[in-house]
Amino acid sequence: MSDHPASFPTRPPSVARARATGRVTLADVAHAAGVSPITVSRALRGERAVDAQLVARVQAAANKLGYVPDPAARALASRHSSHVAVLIPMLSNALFVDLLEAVQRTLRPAGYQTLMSVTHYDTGEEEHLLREQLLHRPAGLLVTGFDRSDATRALIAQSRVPCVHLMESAGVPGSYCVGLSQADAGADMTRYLLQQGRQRIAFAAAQLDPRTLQRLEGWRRELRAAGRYDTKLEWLNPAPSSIALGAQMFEQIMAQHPPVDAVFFCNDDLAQGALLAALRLKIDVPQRVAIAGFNDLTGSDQMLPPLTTVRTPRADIGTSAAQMLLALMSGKTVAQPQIDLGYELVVRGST
Amino acid sequence: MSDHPASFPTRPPSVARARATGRVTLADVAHAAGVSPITVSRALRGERAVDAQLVARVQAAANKLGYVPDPAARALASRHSSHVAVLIPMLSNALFVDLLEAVQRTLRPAGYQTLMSVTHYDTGEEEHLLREQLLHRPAGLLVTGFDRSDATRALIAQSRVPCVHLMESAGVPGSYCVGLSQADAGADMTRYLLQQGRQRIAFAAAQLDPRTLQRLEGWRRELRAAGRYDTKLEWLNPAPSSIALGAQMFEQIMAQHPPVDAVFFCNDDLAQGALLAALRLKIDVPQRVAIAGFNDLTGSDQMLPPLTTVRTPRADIGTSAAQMLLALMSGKTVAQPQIDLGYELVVRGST
DNA sequence: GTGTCTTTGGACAGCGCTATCCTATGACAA
DNA sequence: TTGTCATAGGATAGCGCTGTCCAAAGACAC
Repeated sequence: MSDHPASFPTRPPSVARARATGRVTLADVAHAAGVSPITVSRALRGERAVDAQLVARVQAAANKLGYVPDPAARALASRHSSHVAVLIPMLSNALFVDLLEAVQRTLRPAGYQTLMSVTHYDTGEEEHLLREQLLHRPAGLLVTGFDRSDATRALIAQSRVPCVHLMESAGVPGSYCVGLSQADAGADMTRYLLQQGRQRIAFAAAQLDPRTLQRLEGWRRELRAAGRYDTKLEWLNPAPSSIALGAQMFEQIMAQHPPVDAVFFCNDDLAQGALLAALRLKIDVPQRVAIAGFNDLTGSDQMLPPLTTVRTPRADIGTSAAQMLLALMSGKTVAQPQIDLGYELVVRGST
Repeated sequence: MSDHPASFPTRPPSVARARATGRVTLADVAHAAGVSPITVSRALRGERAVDAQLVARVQAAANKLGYVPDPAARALASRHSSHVAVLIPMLSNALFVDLLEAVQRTLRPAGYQTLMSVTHYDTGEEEHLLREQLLHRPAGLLVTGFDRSDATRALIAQSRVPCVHLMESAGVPGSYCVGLSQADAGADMTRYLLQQGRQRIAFAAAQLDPRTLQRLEGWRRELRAAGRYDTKLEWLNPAPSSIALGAQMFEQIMAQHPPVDAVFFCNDDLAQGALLAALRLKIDVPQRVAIAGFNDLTGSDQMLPPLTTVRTPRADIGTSAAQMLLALMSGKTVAQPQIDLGYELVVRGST
């Protein structure tokens, strides 16, 4: 390619320097292709009209030299990085792992790096993490739900970084989100249990994060409508959700009088723990008590009996949210800013 | 602080610009503190001797203005970012979630961002991801195990980025690693089962990643030493590990003749699936067959019967590896470059 | 032929920070 | 006194790229 003599003053190719730092720069490619650096930049980014032949020549030179743009320089000059910051509450909940995998699978081919931070369901920590992330001038933002501190909300708004909210379907007007109606899902499961003839349906929850509380509201709504609501049916434990905790809560619930004939757990890990506890205690499920979960995590279909649950399309949510973010980041307007991907009642042997 | 008139030419504070971009620069702090930008840089980094009073003045000004350094500019000028790239095989294995959490918890307070990439147990994908990560000039590298392509190894070496290997304890000389001897752990569990009087001990594995194969080697070693090795006892399935697959493999294994009286699964999720399948099939565990797992994942203690397994100190491994990396990144020499954090045989009801 | 507009390539000036060299100052010994 | 150092602050010049303006060239109507 060096047979295209530069007819204008370019910086010397500085092969020595490139070799020293192990990095091929725009200027090197420009020299090889016989054009100016800015033309290389434009040809490679497709940012502005460049002659097709020149583009080909530049790309050939770039490939030959193994040129890859420097993200730091790019971020500094353009004031935009190729990072997308993702704030999720927990990685130990398989739900968010599936979500994150889908997000990465969508963003990476588009040239975006995913920077994941775990908030531990703590709005203070979320604010701190977001502040840190914003320093890196992320190109986009994915956050979980709508429940956060005013300061965090203000940070997001002021940063003017495109932001998509995950897992919930009804946000403030003007916001972008992909998710499902947690309250409706909670209500649907409750209605199903009522239809099965269950009289006293307990709701057992841990962690008590916003989406769990929305499911709780759905449950309350249905029970009240059916005239079967009783405060004693609410079992709320702020500790982190786990199989062991589910077992423990189930034992407590079963010791109560008058007895319940169904327990709706806010997450499958709790319900799995309950099913195992029932086996241990020789409590017949679903005869004596029905058990339902939420999220359809791996293993729920393998339980004994298999667990009735609500399947949430978290992988689709991740993909869809990432696509929406890609559109926003490239300046497009999004036709449908709030997407509800629904859920599916999965009836199995435990009810 | 503006009562310290700049006696030398500084760039004007450009308050308007700062407000426009929402960013306070070094120059702004320099003007406020009445010193030069480079002094602010040094005072804040503690990079070179700066008068204590000046440091105090600079820090006060920085705090007052809310200055935070721009990572992109820093990376460009210094050729080092504050990123640490972490390459792990899978996020759906709880093992790596625990590892990653510990790593983040250690690195973030030290000012490093964790950039996580998932290789899906694919050396080709690992190479691709690493190449991408190296563009960002990471300050450090955490990779899983030692099994990778020569090209990847060369990339790591050439990049001269400090690198710590996770989860294995015996690496090539000169490398840094924190982990445990997977082979010894596999052998120990096997020896324990032999001591319990088990005659035909199957080894059932999925995914067949390097660490699984090391456990397999440990199992082989012990069985051969005891004169009880039989190829038919090896059940190797390259599919991803899961509870459902464990159940399926268990059914196959139990259909075999002559019958086995113990199954050592390479991971707890498989073993959990097997325990559930045994309940379904009414196969008495541990009477008729003993079941053992590996990693002591959450829920294993809740199974019926509770699962005998090997507890791996993955959180400690994450913390320890991150600390080693911090030392390497700050140029210190590490006293013990290869750390073995061991494991613990956890005997429960399933054996 | 002239004027106007569109297209396409380039020059220039930074983005915000740090590596490198340079200078002023004072401490100290000879 | 003079010279030699160590110390601490500053000037300068980029890091590698892109935003912004500018200019040349061709298209087209009149």
